[in-house]
Amino acid sequence: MEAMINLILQFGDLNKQQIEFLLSKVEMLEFKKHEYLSEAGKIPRYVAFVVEGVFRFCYYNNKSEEITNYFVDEGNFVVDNEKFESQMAASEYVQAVTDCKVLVFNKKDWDEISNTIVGWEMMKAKMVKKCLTLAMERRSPLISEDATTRYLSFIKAFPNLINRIPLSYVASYLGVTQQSLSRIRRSIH
Amino acid sequence: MEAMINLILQFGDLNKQQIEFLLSKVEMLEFKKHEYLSEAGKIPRYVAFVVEGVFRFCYYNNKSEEITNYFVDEGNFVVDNEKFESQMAASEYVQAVTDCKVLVFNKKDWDEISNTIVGWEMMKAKMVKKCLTLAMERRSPLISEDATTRYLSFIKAFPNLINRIPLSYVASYLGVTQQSLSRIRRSIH
DNA sequence: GGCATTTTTTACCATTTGGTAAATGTTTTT
DNA sequence: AAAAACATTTACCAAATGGTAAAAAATGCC
Repeated sequence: MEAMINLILQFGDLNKQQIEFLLSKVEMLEFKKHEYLSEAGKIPRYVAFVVEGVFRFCYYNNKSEEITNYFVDEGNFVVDNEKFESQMAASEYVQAVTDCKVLVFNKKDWDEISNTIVGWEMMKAKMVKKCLTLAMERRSPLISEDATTRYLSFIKAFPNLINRIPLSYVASYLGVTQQSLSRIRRSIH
Repeated sequence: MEAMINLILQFGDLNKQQIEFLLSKVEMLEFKKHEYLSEAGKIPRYVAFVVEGVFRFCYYNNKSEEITNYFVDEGNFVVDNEKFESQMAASEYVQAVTDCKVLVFNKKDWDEISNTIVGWEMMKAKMVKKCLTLAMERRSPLISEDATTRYLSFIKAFPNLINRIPLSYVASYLGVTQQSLSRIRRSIH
């Protein structure tokens, strides 16, 4: 819980009362590997903070290939923000890649927090901006570089992920087949 | 000017006084093709609204290849937002691809607007979120699809751009060489 | 521990893309 | 209009990546 509060406090100040209020709304949930935090076609139920484990965003393209869009690991919020806020059907899955422990807020409580804590909307906006900017910075180089460079920059961006997640997820994240990625890894070592 | 106000009003309400105040801070500038709205290594001076023309974000990668990151055309704001807000040196260029007319706000006036119009910060945050989300949606498919699909989706995303900008810019945006893109176009027609 | 399942590696060849260079086409300048 | 500069296409071959399949390795399950 402390890790979550520390993260939040980077985006604005909260007094003890406000922190207590936040924590009173939080619920601890567990997701087994392969379970979905939210699903394409369904309305996302939670904003989640990852205490333990790794999630990924993924979807199926028009060739029915499964594409991994992004990874979220410990110490970060994971949510399909746009669809959670608007309570519309998501277009992506958010899936546990490993067994996970998360702290969640449901929509009702999340809205109540907005209506209770002055400045919370602004803090949320800053957090979302930061996340999107980071995601963008990570994704942009994936377009212009060759596969080897993409793999190396993945390792830099997610240093403690490479041994915890299937290679096929990394491959689709990087935009190559897993056979190619396997070949690339051999040529590096 | 009306187009700009209409865009802004999608993200919150402003009364006539507030709109007048906004417009009192705006300045009309022109950029010739190839001129920079802001440059890598320099602090961005303006938030700009494109009245006429096309801009691109670009940078040089570690192989000194020029990479185009994004295009912005009429009716949209163009700004290196993160670096403009923080007044830090930008890492990308924002260059006029055609002759352009823009409405600009400088940093001093932009801050004054924040301090004057209640709710402006929130409106700004929403605008930024929308832009980043859109950019993300456009960029994500560029990773997992093949070059032909990427080119076709570019045409969909920027239908009236393809005849106004050099092919080489599109090529680097899509992550292929211009020779490959030229070949792809031939195979389509 | 051993079997079944999943994941990763390897091999093979087809296809796509990259790199170099030259030819053609277009725009800008004088 | 001609020359110069720039942009696009084409050609050729090399290199990288994709697709199919099978083997090897790792993991999960009873």
